[in-house]
Amino acid sequence: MTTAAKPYRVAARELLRDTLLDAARELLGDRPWAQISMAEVARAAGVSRQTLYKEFGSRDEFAQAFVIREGARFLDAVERAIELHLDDPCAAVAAGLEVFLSAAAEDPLVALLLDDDGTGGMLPLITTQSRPVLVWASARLGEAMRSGWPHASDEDVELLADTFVRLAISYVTMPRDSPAAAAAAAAELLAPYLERAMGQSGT
Amino acid sequence: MTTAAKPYRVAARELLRDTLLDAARELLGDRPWAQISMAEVARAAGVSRQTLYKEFGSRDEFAQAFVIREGARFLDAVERAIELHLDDPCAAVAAGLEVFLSAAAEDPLVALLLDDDGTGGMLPLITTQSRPVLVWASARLGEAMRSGWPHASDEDVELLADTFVRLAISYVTMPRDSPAAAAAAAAELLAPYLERAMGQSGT
DNA sequence: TGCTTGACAGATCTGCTACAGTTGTAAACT
DNA sequence: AGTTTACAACTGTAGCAGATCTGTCAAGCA
Repeated sequence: MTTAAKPYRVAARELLRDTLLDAARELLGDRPWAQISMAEVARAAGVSRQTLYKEFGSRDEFAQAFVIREGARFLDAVERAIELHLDDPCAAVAAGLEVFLSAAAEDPLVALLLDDDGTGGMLPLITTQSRPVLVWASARLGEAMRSGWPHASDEDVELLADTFVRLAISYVTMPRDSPAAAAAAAAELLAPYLERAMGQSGT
Repeated sequence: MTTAAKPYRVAARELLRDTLLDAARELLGDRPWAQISMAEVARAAGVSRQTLYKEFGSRDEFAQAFVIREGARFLDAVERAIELHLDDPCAAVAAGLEVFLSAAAEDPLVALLLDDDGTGGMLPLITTQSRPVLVWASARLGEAMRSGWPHASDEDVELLADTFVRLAISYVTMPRDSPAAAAAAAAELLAPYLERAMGQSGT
């Protein structure tokens, strides 16, 4: 019991968070974020407003968590794409970026997010105030790369992940010709670096 | 006379544009862009409002031109830095990016621009609606690189310039530790590509 | 001809008021 | 634990009058 007590509380916590964030996503289907109150989110999740505030400190933190959670869906796909090309880092980066850009281009939530200019929207969270998202995504991606290519240096991985995320955000907010073209271009640019850093330099 | 007539008109046009854009910059010293009217800009430049509208089609186009003109100041410095390292493309990129980021970090106008969240500000012009700025800066930078490193392929130059600009914007809107660190990191990442593309591969 | 001036409709912004709603926190309740 | 209820402070809304601004005219002046 005591050993199972903690996992349960963790699971319950995650369930709560997921339920709330899912409710927010549903509400975002027909209203911009600025016009959705915390009370609505709580009600849609079948939870009291205070439980929401207890879990996420404030409205802004909730928005932050939401963006990161949605980003996690994309990042999952990216990591999967990378794991399919562990033998070829260059192809891995190209595939990962293309998966990400394609998914983002099709996602209606991303579209909503991007023309959500005014204050109170979520757009600043991926432009001017995107540090949390950047460090989170970069860390998560770096982790995946590190485990996939163990003999790459930490500095190389960190730099690569950071740049990958920055370019991904850049391509989403100001698209190039097509997701595939953008991914191919970025991959071509990174290829020489990847060969040097990730290649069989472990000798 | 006939030969000098055209250059004069061009010069007069540029003088007019410069005067207007300079007036706008001065006004931006103590007020955000959203609170500056076209009439004020014209008056500050000693020109009628209609002349302003004749030269720049609309308020938005004027803002666009302003951002590009200010960006040109930075880009001049970047090109100068690059020209000092024509023998070493990697050092050139590092120096160029560092010059840009340092100048941007110190410039009060950039600071104003970055916390200018609301609609009507100029911030979208370098985030979600930055295509014009991006293509302009990328083209100008590509031109400089092409003349500095003639035996680099057009594709390489274009890709490099595009990525340079995207990363520069990214570092400005979400800074890394320091301008120097960001420039060094990006340069390190691009180094292998540069060596392959810009190096003495003309053989 | 090139620039300025004056005028214009339509839209937008201001200031103001009052009122409803929301945020964030703290209590008491189950 | 999680839910309710309550609360002060802040923020958004609605209405409305008036000013201001945008974008585009035609007329006037060098």
